[in-house]
Amino acid sequence: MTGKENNFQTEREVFSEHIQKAGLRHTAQRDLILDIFLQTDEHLSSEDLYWLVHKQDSSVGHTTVYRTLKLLTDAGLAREVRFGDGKTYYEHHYNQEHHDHMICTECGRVVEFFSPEIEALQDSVAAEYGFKLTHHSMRILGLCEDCQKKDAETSASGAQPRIRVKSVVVT
Amino acid sequence: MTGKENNFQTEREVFSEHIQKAGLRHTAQRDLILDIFLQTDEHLSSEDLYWLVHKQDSSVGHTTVYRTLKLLTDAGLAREVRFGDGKTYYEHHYNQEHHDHMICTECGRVVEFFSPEIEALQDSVAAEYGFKLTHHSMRILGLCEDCQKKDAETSASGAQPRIRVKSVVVT
DNA sequence: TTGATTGCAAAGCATTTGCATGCTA
DNA sequence: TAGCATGCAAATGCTTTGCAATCAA
Repeated sequence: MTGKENNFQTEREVFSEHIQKAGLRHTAQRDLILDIFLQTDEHLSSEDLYWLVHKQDSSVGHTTVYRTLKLLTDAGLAREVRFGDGKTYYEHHYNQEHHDHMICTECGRVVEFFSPEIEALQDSVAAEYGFKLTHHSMRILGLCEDCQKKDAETSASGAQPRIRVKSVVVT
Repeated sequence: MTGKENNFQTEREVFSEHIQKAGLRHTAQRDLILDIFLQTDEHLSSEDLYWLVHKQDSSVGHTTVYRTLKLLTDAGLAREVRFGDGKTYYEHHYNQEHHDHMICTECGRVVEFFSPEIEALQDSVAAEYGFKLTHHSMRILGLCEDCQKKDAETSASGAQPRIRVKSVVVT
C-alpha cells in the first residue's frame, strides 16, 4: 500500500467525479486510456499514448485518445505542454508540483525545474502591468552537458532525438 | 533625418549583406516584403504580412512571404514568436532589446516586458543543471486590467481578439 | 429509450515541398 | 547562361469535425 497506489485510486476518483459532474459517461476506452496515462512517466504526445493504448486494445482510435486527453486536461489530471516541435505533449498534473522545462535542442532531453524566485518575479511583473496572472509558461532552450561534450568531440551524432526542436522559437 | 530613417537604411543593408554572404539573390519580392515588414509595428503572422504585401502587389504568393520571413529571421531582422494560438508571429529583431511577452487570454493584447532579475535567474538555473543556455522563452498569460473590469461588468463581450489563445497551454 | 461516445473518413489549418517557369548575377 | 527564386498546387503533420453505428445510464 504505497503512496503511489493511493494516488492512483484518487486520480480515478477525480476522473469519475468530473465525468459525473459534466454529465458524461464512463466507457471502457476512457478507463483504459486513463490507466495507461497514469502508468507513464514521460511527457507524451497523443500519438505516443495512442500506440501504448493500441498495444492493449487495437480497436481504440486516434480520435478517442485525442478527445480523452482533452478530457483528462479538463479534469485537472493532465496538463498540455509544448516544446516547440509543433506537437502537444501531456504530463501528469494532479497533485504535481508546478514546474517549468529546460529542453536540450540537440537530444531533446527535458529537465523539469522549479524556481520560486522566478515565480515570485513573474507575479510582480504581472502586478506591475495590472494583469491578473492565470498561467505562465517558460522554456529554457540550450545544450545539455552531454551534448556539449559530444559537440566538442564530433559534430555528427547519429542518435535521433525523441523531441526535435525544429526552429528555436523564443517568446 | 531621424534615427528611425537611419535604422531603416541599416536594416536593408543587413539584409543585402546576408543575401550576398549566403549566395542568394536580390528580388523585387524580397525587397517589397522587407519594406512592408519594416513599416509594421505589431507582431504579425505570415498571413497578416501576406495581405499587406498583397495590397501593393497581388502577384506575390503566400509561399514567398513564408520563405522571406524565414530569411529575415536567418538574417537577424525578424524573430519568430508564438502566443499559443497555433500560429507563428514575427516581430522586429534587429537592434531590439530582448523582451518577453505577457498575453491577455481574453482580448489578445500583448505586453512586452523585460526583467533583468528573471534573466539572471534563468542563467543560474541553466548553469545549475549543466545546460549551456542558447535561448529562452517565457509567456505570462492572464487578464489585462480592462478585461478584468469587463468581466466584472458583463460576461459576454462581443469583440473578437486578434490573437485568440484557444487552449491555455503552460509550459 | 435517450443521448453521449466511438471510430472512420474527411475536413481544417498552418506550413512545407515539388516542379515548371521566371529572373538575377 | 547557370541556378536561385517564384508561385501554383499538392503534400504534410497535427488536430478537429461530421456522421452513422454503438453503448452506457
